[in-house]
Amino acid sequence: MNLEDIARRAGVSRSTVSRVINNEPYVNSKTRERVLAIVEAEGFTPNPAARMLVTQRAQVIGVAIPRTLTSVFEATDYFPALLQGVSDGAQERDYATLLWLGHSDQDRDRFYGRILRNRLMDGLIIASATSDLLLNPRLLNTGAIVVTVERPLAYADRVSYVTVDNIKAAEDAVNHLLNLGRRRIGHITGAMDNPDAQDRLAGFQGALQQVGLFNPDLVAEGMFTTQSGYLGMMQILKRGPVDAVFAASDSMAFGALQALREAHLRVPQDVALVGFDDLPHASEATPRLTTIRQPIQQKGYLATRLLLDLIEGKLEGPQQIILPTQLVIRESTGFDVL
Amino acid sequence: MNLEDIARRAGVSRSTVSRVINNEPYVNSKTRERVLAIVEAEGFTPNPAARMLVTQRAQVIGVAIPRTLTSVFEATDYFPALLQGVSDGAQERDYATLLWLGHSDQDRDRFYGRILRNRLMDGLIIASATSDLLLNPRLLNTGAIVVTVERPLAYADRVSYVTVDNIKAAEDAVNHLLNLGRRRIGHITGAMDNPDAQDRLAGFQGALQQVGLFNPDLVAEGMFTTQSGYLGMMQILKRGPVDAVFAASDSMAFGALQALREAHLRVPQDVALVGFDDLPHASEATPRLTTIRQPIQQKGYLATRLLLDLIEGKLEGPQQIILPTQLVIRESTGFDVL
DNA sequence: GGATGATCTGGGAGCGCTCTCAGATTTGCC
DNA sequence: GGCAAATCTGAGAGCGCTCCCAGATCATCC
Repeated sequence: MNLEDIARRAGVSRSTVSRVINNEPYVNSKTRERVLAIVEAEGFTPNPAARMLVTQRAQVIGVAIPRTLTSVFEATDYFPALLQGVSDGAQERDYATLLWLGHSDQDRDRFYGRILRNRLMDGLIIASATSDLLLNPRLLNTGAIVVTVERPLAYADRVSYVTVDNIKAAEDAVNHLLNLGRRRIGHITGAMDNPDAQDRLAGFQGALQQVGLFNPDLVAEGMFTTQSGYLGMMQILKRGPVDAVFAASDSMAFGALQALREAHLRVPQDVALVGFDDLPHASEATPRLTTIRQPIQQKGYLATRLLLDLIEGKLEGPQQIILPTQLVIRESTGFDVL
Repeated sequence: MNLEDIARRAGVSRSTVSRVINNEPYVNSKTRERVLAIVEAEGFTPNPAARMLVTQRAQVIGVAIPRTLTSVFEATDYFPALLQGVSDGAQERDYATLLWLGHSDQDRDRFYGRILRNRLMDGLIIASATSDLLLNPRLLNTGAIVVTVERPLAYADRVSYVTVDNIKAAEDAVNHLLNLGRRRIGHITGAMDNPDAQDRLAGFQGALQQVGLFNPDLVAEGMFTTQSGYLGMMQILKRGPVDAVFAASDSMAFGALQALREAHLRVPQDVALVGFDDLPHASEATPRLTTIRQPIQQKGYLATRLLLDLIEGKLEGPQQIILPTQLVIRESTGFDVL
């Protein structure tokens, strides 16, 4: 079943059917209806490969999530929410979503080669600007349209991205703890090659330095995983007493919670704890976790819309979107807003 | 840059380049090397749309995850692990993975029409055989190649699938609890239109009936989410005392844990608790959760390999793969194997 | 009524590949 | 050496669509 078949049944030409399918003007309304009826009846949809071949458009976007540092999905609930947003955004505009979860360089090369160069995808969402594994000159020079969901470490002037104000968010967390009277505040960072992690540390450090309370001994490097949160907390406890900790992700806060429990420190009485993300688990933990809520799913959704606007020429050049975050105060810092 | 360009540079014909690219025999080894060198140098990869158009093959598989009952990714860590397996399996055989996370019927129709009929995908993994939203005669009659990762509710004789022996797994859980001396054992089911949930209930019921201890009052219907686990546990507690509970997923076990805590019941002293899945969180909870480990990622991986074998004609007709599960005993049933 | 423009329709070319077929060259063997 | 088979190569057709151009039809206005 192809255009020609429909045309024959409708007593018109291939071209006319094509015009109807693509909703172009200059088709007699009677003819249009007749063709549409047959298209409907036959359940006809144009062959995407043929269309792709001539238009050089695939109606497909890619989402790339590198898996170098951590096993993406075991580590955190962050990526699933993001994927949901991307999928919604793409579906809304009738694009399909191609998923790439790569680890090896070989995977990456295949991805570049087979998929990007040949326009199997019209554009790409990169879900972790961590390192230059994906976001590098080689990619950018292909002219590929790319949107990242973090502030890129490099090429920030050439790349479009959607992110949150991590610096301000971290400041909010610290100021909340300061307002509670906490003075020895620790921080478990995310993976430090990640821009989000860097910005959260910068915000943390800045806010404490402003009041002369920054102590580098109370900062431990994590990598966003629960496990690393546990280890980071242990490390901080070894270095000196703390009365509060800001973890750069909820997953790490859960790990920290475990470590504090094992050290027989009460949360929030002895140590107040703030996370980041507001994952579903955060409000279910014991104690329920104070955290910075960031609109993860919306980030994916808006990044996708931005990407499609760039693809379709509705927007130009690098665009940056900064979304707001929100401090959600729960039991782990001593207040229960419910 | 296309076949013809490469051919010109190599002083051969389009056909010969095509043969080299596709690794076909009957090409002089000298010629092959020369062509290969130029392909390499130019970074040439054949246009997938053109190839797709003539071969009717896309080198793309789809993963469909319906989102009717629950918001897939917020509810459970199950799907991410599955996706990882699927992605690995596809990548290994040089296939791309198209992701479909649909909610509405309209989404579904678009999916059927645009994507399936026109072979934008060569085959499909259905990640929740729940209801007939996706797996229905309309789909099967298109001749689409489908593999599900649950035992299908209907058409089980026509569909290939990869699953675990949920009945036996549930029996294992119950027998473990019985061996610990527990006698009043409750169950929080998964979403009851899901075959996994049905089989787990069947196994639970069967094992208890065998020893004359089955009590329907102690069964509450959940839907795999943490929230529903919490509510299910509340409901069971209202109906009568229990000394053990088997939850059909870890997520629900976490919810149940919360409810038990609020009821001032100790786990495992007052109530022993068994989950299902062995998610990463299970071993991090307090107390660490006894659970049935099922190889989720491997399920996705094997389903994908099976799908590709079916697509490529290496295997025939409906194939079923049943993977083993494993009872992992931890603190929540009173033993700590570590 | 005829020139002008807007509206509508069909045919041809071509996107970049694979596949079939036929022809050219080499090899094997009596 | 000669004949058959195996090996190698190129040209042509065609996958199903879009896009361009040319021609046909219709309405508009002096």
